[in-house]
Amino acid sequence: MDSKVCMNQQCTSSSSSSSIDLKRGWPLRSGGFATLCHHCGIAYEQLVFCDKFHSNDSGWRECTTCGKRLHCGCVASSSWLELLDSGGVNCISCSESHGICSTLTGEKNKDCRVFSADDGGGKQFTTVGSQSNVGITDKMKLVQFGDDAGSSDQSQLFLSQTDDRIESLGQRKMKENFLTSGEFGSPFLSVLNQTSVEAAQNAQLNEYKEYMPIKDTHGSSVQTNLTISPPATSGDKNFLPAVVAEERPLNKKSSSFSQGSRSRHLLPKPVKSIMAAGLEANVSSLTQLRVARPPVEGRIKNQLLPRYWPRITDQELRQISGDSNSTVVPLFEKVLSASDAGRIGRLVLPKACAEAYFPPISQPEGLPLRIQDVQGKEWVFQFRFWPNNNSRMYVLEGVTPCIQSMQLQAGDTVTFSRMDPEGKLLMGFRKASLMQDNKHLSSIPKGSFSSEPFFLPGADNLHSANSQSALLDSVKGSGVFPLSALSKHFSAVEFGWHIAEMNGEKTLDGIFPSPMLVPERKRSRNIGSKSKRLLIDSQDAFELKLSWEELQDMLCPPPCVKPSTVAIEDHEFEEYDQPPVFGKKSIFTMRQSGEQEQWAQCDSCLKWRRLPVNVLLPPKWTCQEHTWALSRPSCSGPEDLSPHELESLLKMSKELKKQKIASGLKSAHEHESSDPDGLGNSKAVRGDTSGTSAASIATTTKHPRHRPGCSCIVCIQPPSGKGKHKPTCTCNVCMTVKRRFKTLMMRKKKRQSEREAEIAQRNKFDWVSKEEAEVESYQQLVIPHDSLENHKRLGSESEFLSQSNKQSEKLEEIGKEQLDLNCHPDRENLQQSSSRVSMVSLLQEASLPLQTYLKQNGLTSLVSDQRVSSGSNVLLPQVTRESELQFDEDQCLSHEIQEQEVKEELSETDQAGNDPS
DNA sequence: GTTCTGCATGACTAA
DNA sequence: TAGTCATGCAGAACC
Repeated sequence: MDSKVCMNQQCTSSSSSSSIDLKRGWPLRSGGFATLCHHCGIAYEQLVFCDKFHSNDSGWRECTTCGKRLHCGCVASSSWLELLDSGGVNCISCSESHGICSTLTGEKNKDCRVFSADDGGGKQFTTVGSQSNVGITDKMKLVQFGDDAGSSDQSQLFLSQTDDRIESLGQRKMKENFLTSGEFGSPFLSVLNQTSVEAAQNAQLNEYKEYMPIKDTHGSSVQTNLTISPPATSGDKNFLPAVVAEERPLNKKSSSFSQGSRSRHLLPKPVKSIMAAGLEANVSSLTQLRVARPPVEGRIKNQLLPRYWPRITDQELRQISGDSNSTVVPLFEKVLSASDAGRIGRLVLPKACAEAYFPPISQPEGLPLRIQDVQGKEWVFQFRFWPNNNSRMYVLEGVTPCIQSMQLQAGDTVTFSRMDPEGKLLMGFRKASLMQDNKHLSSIPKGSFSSEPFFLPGADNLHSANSQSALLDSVKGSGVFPLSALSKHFSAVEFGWHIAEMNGEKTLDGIFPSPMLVPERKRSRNIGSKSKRLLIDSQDAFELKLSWEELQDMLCPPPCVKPSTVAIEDHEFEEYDQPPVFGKKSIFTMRQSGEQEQWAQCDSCLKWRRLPVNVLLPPKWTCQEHTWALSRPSCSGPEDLSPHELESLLKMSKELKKQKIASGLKSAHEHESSDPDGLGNSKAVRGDTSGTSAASIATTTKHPRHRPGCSCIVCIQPPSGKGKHKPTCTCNVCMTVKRRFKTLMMRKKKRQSEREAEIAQRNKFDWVSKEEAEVESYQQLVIPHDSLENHKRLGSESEFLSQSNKQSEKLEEIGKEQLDLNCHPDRENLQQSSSRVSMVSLLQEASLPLQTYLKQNGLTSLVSDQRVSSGSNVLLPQVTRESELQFDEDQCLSHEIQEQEVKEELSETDQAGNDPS
């Protein structure tokens, strides 16, 4: 906590005059930021957004009964407080003495309470607390603040809660929610004022028309106040919040306290709630309110975090259940994380939810779980867990098909419900909204937000205008109304905002498409909010990629800098002394006459202007900077292109871009095989428009336009740049270039050596060919058949092997029979290792005199053999891969005997074969 | 080489 | 500070 001075001048905290711990602050409507000390902060919790009570002393008053001084109806301990509907306050001790609010003393299931107060500044608020039938003691208050001037648009609807756990819960809620409210700031308030609040009022109030309005007894100017209370009907798991409408006298001071009046607000167990007189009925809108429904089962009432509370409208519930007699019980929901929506197919389940609503599992393997989706399709997931520390981590496995079927992405929400009494599990989903951050919210005009769509079969109008303005989350079952429901409901992530005036695909910021028009487009993410983890889905990544490609289009070489060309391996690199700069994207066209043109769009009026080809535009460019035209057009002037021309221009641009991407991909693909390092891509991306028609768009023939995949020094240079690159420079760019160059040179050397090897082999082939046959026949005696096959697979060797194929085959059979009996136990390994011999070593070996080679390899018997046969036409081979095998001479002794026989046979065969020639 | 699987780690949050 | 959960990672399995 900060250590500042509480801005509440009359803070009753003993330390208020000095540095004290401050609670969170809140934005003031008038601007600025208010903070209260921990002491007063509790009061603040109960009067969230009351922007007056801390700005003057009018919020101070005395307890009607005992005269205890209270600040704005709230004092250090909220349990002191009772806000009287007549406009005053009571400290809690007095309230208790009246025996009204038994809930504050810990009794349960007996009461509800209605608080109302006038802060003296003309603001009124009325609260109703209620006890849920499931034993949750949280109270809720719907607080509406009026205004002295009676301006209804200043009214606000707020929700807070009081209960005997207010200290802990309230603080927690405040933490959770006020961050959001703080993020929203004043614009949030103003947005709420007229739109959501009023609509929500209407919606809520009209839903509960059966409740009788509480009439003002003072007869003065009245203002409608809302009271919302959680229905407490036992067993009704899907009830909706009760709303109490009151007409309260304005400008009533605390003197008008009326204890008796409180009794009027004691709600009966509300099957339904009260409707305000004079308010228009609009039941349907209420049913579309996104309801945050706390756990319906007491066993996890204090375990399930609000973020998992299902937010589902009554209408959705009805549609799920259809006409059947089944009751749909929303269980929980979860916003899909990146890993949930990823290809792994594992959906991490909140532990509390899994243990509460899914069958108990004792083994990590878990059990299959049948869950029906919104289309009625039944999926079977494996519900299991992993031990995690001393806990468990529950997952649903095999969700990928389902996720894909629903086209869900990270950030979207899946909801789990149960259909009673069958107990069937249902799975729904809700798409995340459009907006990404609160920046957008702050600029949203009134009445311009909508709720996120919930995808259910037959849910045809869940995105109605009424629901757009729906504010109130309501309470189900337990009666815990989370403050979070308010703030979260308006969080960018969960609320689909769009500009009402959006025209076509033009959206809030001109970039993002409307979710209404392109529902599958941009999804909001938790970027920079709760988690530092960046949730980014494939769509985002795709757009990011596109952006990068577009960015490449915008990369221009630095102006006034001439590149120096560096040639590496037939590839020319343009090296700039300066990093690339960002220029405005433009389109190049070529007329029939061959004249090139450049077109750019004014950032101000969005009109297209013709420019000289060689002009490099700044990132932001307007018509006023169109200094090249004789008649300098202004933004008010007509566009240089007719709509038809513009359309064809953009069309051609798009096509060209596609072609370029395709060619880039193709080029990249080609270079993967021939130029894995990507060098030379610049050729393919250098704006080659030769394939396009004469009238098509042409990129400049100069290099300035770097296309995707361009690997020139400009494009691989980071935007920040490093200035000049000296030979000793070790920056990433230079190191990359050096590395590429090194790789390239190594590749070249390798190719060269391979070529030389081939040539050398060809040269040797003539005089070796005959000997090869003998070698092969010899090898057949000493190596297994499969090794020969491997040998055959080797390219160059197979060529001359085919020359002696017949002999080989013949000897192969001989060899097979003999090899089985005499092979070396480790021969296979030896042969395998021998197969890794390089061509270079082969050539080296080949250059050795045969006798030396044989000696080196322990083939002494063959040395003598060679001597013996030297008089004949038969020459022993000088080199083979297999001859590199290092045999143990003793072990090969028997082979040598056999070899001798075979060679004699071979020489005979060979002589016979050579005779005709 | 890719996908699957089980677990570990660390960020985040509630208490 | 402990619990939860998103995600990374290594080894296994599979193609």
